[in-house]
Amino acid sequence: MIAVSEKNAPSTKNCPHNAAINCASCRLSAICLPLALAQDEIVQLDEIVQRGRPLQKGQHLYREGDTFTSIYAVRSGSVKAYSVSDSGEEQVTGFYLPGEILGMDGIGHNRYASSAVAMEVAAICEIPFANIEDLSGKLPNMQKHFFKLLSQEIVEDQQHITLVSKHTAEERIASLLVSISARNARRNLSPLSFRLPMSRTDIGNFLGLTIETVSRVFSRFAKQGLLEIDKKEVTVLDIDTLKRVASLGH
Amino acid sequence: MIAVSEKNAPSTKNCPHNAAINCASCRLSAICLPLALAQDEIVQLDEIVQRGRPLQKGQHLYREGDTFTSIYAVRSGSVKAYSVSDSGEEQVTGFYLPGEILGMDGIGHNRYASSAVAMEVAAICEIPFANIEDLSGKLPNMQKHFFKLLSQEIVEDQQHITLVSKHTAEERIASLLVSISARNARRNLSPLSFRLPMSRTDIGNFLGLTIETVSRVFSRFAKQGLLEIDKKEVTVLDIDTLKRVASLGH
DNA sequence: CGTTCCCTTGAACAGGGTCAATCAGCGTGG
DNA sequence: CCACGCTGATTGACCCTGTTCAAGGGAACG
Repeated sequence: MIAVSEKNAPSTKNCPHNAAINCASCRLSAICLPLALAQDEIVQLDEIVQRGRPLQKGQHLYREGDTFTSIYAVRSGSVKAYSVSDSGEEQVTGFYLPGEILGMDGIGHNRYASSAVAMEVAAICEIPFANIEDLSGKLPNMQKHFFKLLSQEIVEDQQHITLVSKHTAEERIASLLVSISARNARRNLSPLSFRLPMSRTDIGNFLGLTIETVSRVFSRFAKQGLLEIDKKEVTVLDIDTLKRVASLGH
Repeated sequence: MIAVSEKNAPSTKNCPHNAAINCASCRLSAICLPLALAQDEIVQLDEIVQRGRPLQKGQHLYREGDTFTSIYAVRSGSVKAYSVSDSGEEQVTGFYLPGEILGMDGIGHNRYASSAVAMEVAAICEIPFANIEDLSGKLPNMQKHFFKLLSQEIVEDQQHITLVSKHTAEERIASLLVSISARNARRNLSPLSFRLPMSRTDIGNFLGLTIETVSRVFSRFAKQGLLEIDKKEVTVLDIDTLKRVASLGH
């Protein structure tokens, strides 16, 4: 039932010494799905998680319209989700970093509402949704956690609506940078020096801006001494001002 | 346990002849919560629904930051949800018509992420979330339905992001009109002649436009013969063109 | 009957889009 | 090895959509 693609684990799935081969020992457990579960519950979650699905850059995890089967957790690398409207225009709906869950937009209509593609080499955990439903019926913690996850995504999407409908280009970009910085911090990475996994085009699409505007704002921020940016490599020099700009009234 | 505020129902809550006092006989049941439930399951849902909470225009159902306790279904009238950011700006996050569910943004952090206020006299069903979690643990249909509800709201929010970040003023307003028209049709009301329950200010805020632009676009649509509009009363004259404008590539 | 709220309309302005040119990296193939 | 084309990013000049500012109308309500 478990599709583990590891060679160096002749023992079994629950050996806590084999890092990253089960949830309990995964260094992301504190920010990923196991977050709300008790030890013995994590073991049950572990039973249904399918690991070892390394995607190359540009490979799709699923495509809009595919039958919904599973949700996914990013273990390493990064993933972009996007949907294409009837009229052919693309909308980037989210960037997913390690420890983050995607695919939940497929629950509603049994088909994914977006496509998910690796922005760089990425390891992914797959969790079949039927098993999650099953487990949620048995473990109240699991059910509660999933309700929360879904609800939080709603709140985040609504904040994003505010961002793109009421804020200036500078505020939107500052906001994205602050978000990525904070998410890096959660994973104990540097919040001030990191690599943007996505292209300018993706950033612009996500924020409702053109690529030119994105480029101009980055240049302006650099000129103002808020950050240094070389292609995708970012060094934040003045996080406070950046945060202030990100949450500017209007 | 049930807070029914009816006087003409001396019998009991499950009498199917007493319209609108239980879910099974409510004329909205086909589009509201009972939608996915079997007859005997609706009875169980009915047990936890609290009815008779008529709100006057301007009265709040809950406020941003309040402890999350319940989700709500609109029985009649209409409700607007909005949130206020740190910086004090308001964002209308949704309009809710009869048969629609609101309050689910509170699940994630045990506090409502938005405020909900009646845009006109409105009857509301309250469903304590603890009971829903309970029922969801027992009825797989209920759990599934709730996962779906939450997921669908995510998808709708993401479509709204596309709307406000990539579409013109005319497209946004056409889109809102088509949406309201369709939701009216679902309730067997006229899709071509209806009253907008919300103000121009609310429409503009919801769509990321100023009140002036909203007004101008309405005038333009009227001049083009797409609709007639007198204050809040709308008569759609050319729904096809309106739909075409609403889903215009960009 | 005056005040207020909501809406409409006009005129001027500006933020970001569009179009275009340039450049840097990078893999390919001659 | 270098020429070539391709993709992604940067920068400039101009323009357009929607905002801002301002004025005025009309319905509701005390």
